Amino acid sequence: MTKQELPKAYDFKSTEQRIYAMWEAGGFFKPHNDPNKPNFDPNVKPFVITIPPPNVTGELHIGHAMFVSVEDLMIRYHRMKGYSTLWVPGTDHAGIATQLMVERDLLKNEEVTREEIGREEFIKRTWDWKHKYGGMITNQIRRLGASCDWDRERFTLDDGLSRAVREAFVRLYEKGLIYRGPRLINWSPGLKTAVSDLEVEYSDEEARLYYFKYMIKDSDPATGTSEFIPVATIRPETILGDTAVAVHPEDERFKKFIGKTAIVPMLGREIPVIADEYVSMEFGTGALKITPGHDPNDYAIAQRHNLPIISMLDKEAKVNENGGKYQGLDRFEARKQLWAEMKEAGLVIKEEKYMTTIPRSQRGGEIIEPMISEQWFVKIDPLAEAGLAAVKDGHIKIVPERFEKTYYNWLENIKDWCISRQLWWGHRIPVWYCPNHHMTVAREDPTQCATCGSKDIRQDEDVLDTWFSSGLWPFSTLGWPEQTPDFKYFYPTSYMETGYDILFFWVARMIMSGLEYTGQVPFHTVYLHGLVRDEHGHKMSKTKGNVIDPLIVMDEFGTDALRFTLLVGSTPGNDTNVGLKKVEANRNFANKLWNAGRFVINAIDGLGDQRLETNLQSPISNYTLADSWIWAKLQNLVRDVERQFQNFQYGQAGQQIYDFIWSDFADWYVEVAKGQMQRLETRDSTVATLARVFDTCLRLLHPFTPFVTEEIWGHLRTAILQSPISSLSQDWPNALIVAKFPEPRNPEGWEESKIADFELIQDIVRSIRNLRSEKNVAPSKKIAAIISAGDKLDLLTTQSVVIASLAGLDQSQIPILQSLKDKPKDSAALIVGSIEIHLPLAGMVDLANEKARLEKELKEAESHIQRLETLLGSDFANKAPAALIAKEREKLAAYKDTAEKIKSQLK
RNA sequence: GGUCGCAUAGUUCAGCUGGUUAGAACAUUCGGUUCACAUCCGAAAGGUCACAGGUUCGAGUCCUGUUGCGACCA
Repeated sequence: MTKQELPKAYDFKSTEQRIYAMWEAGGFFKPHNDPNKPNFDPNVKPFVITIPPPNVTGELHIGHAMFVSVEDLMIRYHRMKGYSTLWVPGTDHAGIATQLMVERDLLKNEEVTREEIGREEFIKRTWDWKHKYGGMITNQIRRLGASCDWDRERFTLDDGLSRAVREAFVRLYEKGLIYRGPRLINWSPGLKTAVSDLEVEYSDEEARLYYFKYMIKDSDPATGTSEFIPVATIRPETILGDTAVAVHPEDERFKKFIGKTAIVPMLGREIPVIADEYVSMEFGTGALKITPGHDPNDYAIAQRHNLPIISMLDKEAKVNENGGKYQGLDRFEARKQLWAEMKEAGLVIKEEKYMTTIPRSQRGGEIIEPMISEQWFVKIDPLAEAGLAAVKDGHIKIVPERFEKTYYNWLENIKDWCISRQLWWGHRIPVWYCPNHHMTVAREDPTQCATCGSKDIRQDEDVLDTWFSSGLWPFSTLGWPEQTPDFKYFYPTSYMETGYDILFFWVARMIMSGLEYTGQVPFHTVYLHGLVRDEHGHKMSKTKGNVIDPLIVMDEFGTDALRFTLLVGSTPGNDTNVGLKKVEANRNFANKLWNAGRFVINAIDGLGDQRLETNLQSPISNYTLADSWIWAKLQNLVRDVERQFQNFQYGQAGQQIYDFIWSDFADWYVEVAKGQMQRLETRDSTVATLARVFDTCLRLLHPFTPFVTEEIWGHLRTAILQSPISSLSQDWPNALIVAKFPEPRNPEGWEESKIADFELIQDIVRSIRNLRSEKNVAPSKKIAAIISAGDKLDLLTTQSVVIASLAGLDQSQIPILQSLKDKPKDSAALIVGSIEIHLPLAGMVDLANEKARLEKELKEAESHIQRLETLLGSDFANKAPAALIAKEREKLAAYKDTAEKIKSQLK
């Protein structure tokens, strides 16, 4: 048999692609229990996640890497647990973003606008674009190791999902939950479309506050003096759309004007002075100009007072025909000119700097203009109520819990959802109009008006908000509205995993949609991860130049390193800082794992071909102390990891696995194993233990770092199969991705004392190493030791080989005695608990130094004695749990013992 | 203005339902050509857990307040 030597370092570059292809070709990404297959068993529990669909023309960024890492972890864990696991991938058409991208490209390369080539041609071009670049993001997601079922990949604009959108729209319309009408909406003049409340961001900025005079008509005809109300505004151009001046009813300064008529500057239009309690007497001048056509608060006041509403801007935010001589001017140009002319007319009081909140477009950042516009809306209250109840009743759990409050708060104050967009790329609104002003709302494209039969019908020009279709994602991707086998088996899905930044945009809308259309929650758990920031906690941005490109990181350190960094560095719902240093450290971890694997595999290969006498089925019987220790620690780890996974504490779980592999397994057990393998009587069981423990580690770690674990596991499995211990791997599948995740088992009772015993050995070794280091004893130099073991005589005697090899002692020169009559001359003394170790370091022992060192240790021990005596003398002894008290008593006794030993050394 | 979060070693972060002497990684210092690994090994130094109260036998952890930072909503 020729054993292949593995390379000294893990080479992720030659591994990742090959492994991914193996998984995909092996069909491991598909649910093992498929409702479309003949041997389907409906009783097998499914575990399902639908991917938060990235923008089809987008490029992978660190946020994608985060969600893919977390979801793939969840998916791989459940797959290994035996669930019929499905992760549905797909992409989103991202209306505005994609349209802008294609428009920009057309302008750059062909110097044409979309208006010039027309709607039909433009949509064709956009599809071309999608076909050309749409695979990029999904290929990048593959690189991250995502184990999703690519045969079930969906796109929000494909036929099935478009049918779902139609169905949803028509149902809502038929229930009266969709309406069309002129309302005050957020208008993006640059994009020339309405946007929803969520797509507007507010930023605090320095603006100017303009004070001017609202002249009162015929204020004092007798004297001819003119009276005025001083008013302040941020946007003077909106004066052109004013339909009232409002003052507080109790305001002594302005009471007399209520009911009179004011004159709109420059236009001369007459408007009433009204009283409304909304006006704050303290703020500004205490009087308010009312522009219902361009301000939401003013709009509300106008509704109360039946004021007319004047729109004074067009779709490009230029002044329209209602602006008199200012018609045609851009909004900011109009502001300047109007103000200059008002100044000339003596209407200006003053201007001052002023901090205020400016509404800006989430995309592009231009100032959003509130405008009256005819749009489609979803009447959201009944949907919101159901969405609230689902979480309040516990049908949906949000992790971390605190976001439930945020969710409630948003849904309790929600306003109707403006779903129409003046775009071309998206789901066109399924409504047709005829010349007789009838509306036909239909699932299938109609040929005539449903009311009058007119053949002269035209479809609504607008498309739906992209989020309207992504809200259907958890069920539209599974075939809804058809009752497909997938939909029946996999819906409702299990987890929804995404960033907290789209809790409202997406999660809340999915919940509302799911409940409305399917009558069920779309998922039972929402897990929210935080945002990825740079290593100092700053938001990544191209302008700051602190963007971490996951593709470059993967090139440099490997996918596993990136994934592990994102997973272990984050806690649910909290932002996480990522720097390259961390990724590098985790690249090193992958390499550590690789080399631990090489060691284990070499050990297995070293067994040769002979048959084994050892009974592999009951490992405990002939265990050494180290074997027992690592096995007990491993079982603790498995239990901890299981608990952490149940609590969504993935980072913690990963950290514990990391610590176990590096600090327990590699640093200690492997070192002890080297010695054990040299003795025939322990050789076989040691190798078997190495193999068993390492196998469990790989399984535990696989959801975090799938590539390196799969690769080593494959080598491990091959090695075992060709070895005398091949029975170990008899029930292993042929790939780790579908191997069983380690099941926690209950302790058998022996574990604690074995762990304590080995930890004592560790303490002894560490303190000897420590002293050697302090005294500059060359690590290669074997030294002697005289050990007084007290009641640990048996333990230390059996472990003397371990102690000697790990601490660099000369095994032929370490007498271990129950007690020592005389203190050895010219030696340094170490006290570990009740054990004394004397290292005869002739010539290196400075008596004064030794005394100081021991005194320091004594002081420490005494401080503990003091602390524990105080503790045990307090109410603690009456009220704390008995086990805890006993533990502290033991500790006190141990410290007392140590102190005594040190004291006798000092004599 | 409302809601929520964060504050722990030089840096970045863990610390789950309160229970050892508060941990890790990186950085720092010292020493290492140990036959899996220098992408490594051994050792060291480094913290009044933001501040002030409270609950408790016991608080980094729970409560109240203060300060600072951040996010979301208005």
